[in-house]
Amino acid sequence: MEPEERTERGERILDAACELLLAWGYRRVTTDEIARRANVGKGTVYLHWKTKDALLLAVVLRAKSCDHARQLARIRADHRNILPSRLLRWALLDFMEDPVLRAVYLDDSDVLGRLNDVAKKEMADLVAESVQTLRSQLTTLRAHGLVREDLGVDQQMYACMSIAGGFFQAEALYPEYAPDRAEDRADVLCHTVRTALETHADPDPRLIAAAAPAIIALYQRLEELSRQEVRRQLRP
Amino acid sequence: MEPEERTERGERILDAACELLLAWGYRRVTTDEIARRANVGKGTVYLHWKTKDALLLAVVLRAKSCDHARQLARIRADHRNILPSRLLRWALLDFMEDPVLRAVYLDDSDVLGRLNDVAKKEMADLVAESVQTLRSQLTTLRAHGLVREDLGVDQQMYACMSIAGGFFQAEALYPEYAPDRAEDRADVLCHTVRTALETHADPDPRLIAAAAPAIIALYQRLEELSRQEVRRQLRP
DNA sequence: GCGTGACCGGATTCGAAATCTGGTCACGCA
DNA sequence: TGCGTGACCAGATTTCGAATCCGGTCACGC
Repeated sequence: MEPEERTERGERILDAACELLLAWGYRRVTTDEIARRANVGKGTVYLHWKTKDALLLAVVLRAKSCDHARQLARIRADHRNILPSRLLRWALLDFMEDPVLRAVYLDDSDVLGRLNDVAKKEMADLVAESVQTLRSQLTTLRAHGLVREDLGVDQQMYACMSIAGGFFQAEALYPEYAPDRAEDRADVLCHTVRTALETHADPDPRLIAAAAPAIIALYQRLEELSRQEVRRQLRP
Repeated sequence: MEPEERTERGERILDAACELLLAWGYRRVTTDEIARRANVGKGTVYLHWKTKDALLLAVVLRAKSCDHARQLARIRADHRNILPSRLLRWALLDFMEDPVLRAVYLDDSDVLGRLNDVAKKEMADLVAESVQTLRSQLTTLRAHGLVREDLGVDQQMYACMSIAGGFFQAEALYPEYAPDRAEDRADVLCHTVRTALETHADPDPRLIAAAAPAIIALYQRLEELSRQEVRRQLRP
């Protein structure tokens, strides 16, 4: 079979698995049903992934990888998106849009079941890398005068993670007090991060241009790493 | 029996229940054991509370009520604590200190079991009142020029709740990335809320003095309400 | 030689019996 | 006489073995 045909079949299986995972939740999903929906035999699923967990993990990692790709594309399209406030604004919008990302970030154990724990462990490296990326990003932006220096870098990272985490969770926790439109919620997050960390509401384009290449490189690396992580689930 | 002697016995039962709840979790706590630790017969417990749930709910409500009392005392002791950044700073410190509050805010179902759901329902009124209090507080502070008006009040409430929620959750979620000292974490929260909402880092004492009475009244009402809620669990 | 589904055994679920515990109340002690 | 108590009951929960299910394999066939 052609390699590209094989890849297409793999994607079809991933799509079926994703659909079922969201509709039924981890516990009720069976490899039989996934195979049936993808129009392949059960054994074929195991030609692509060694275990069911590897397959479902791939579903989650693919969602994360797609998100990273979108973020990178956005930075490339408009360099102002290197600012944490802008980037997290988009992250919240992506998160609200994609049910897989929602399930992962909200630890939705109805959907993910024990995949929660498995995924947390498997993604530990990727998360650590994301954190390092954020750290380098903040350091670079500080050096270019785009992020303030009234707090230490570590405190700013702690702030970023807590703030973002709060807005992400708020989606599930206080839906009644959140603004109706997703963009409005994202704008409040953007405002919060900007006032907490950044120097200007609309910074000098020359500063942005100077800082952009280094940060694009960071996110490019992260995007490659996450794509690699999806592939790593496949059989050799 | 003297009313005060009866009250003291009730407190002893509450103490025993609290101790057991934290040590064993809701599921393992029995009324027998609570009674034994409080040196009373099991029937006596039911002279104070109609059900086991009412008793354990009282444990949680007492913790909340104590917290409200502390907050009110702090505002009275230093009127600058009417600012959301200061108040939330203290809230985080209280939260980190008190295992009962931690369990409630983190939805720790190992400790609270199904009390989680019961408590959420019973405390709905109190929570709604807290939200209203925050709303009035922000409105008052805006009128006195202590809180900015670049966001709407509802957006500022959403921001406050999301930010606070994020820092509270971060305690449990990313302990490895949080600053070691509790005060440092609280300071980052304070910084975030201040820059997101407030006008001055160290506002004119006259503005504070002018806004304080109205806000003290708000928190006094909240404190009374929460004390009342604890009593409401008792048998008539 | 790639794809398949019947098949195997460990994991999960089910259900009935056994145990536990919230809540009551008749008793007894002050 | 009345407050405090613990034996008691019924319903909830746990237990544990039987029954079912499903992840993963592999011999077959296209």
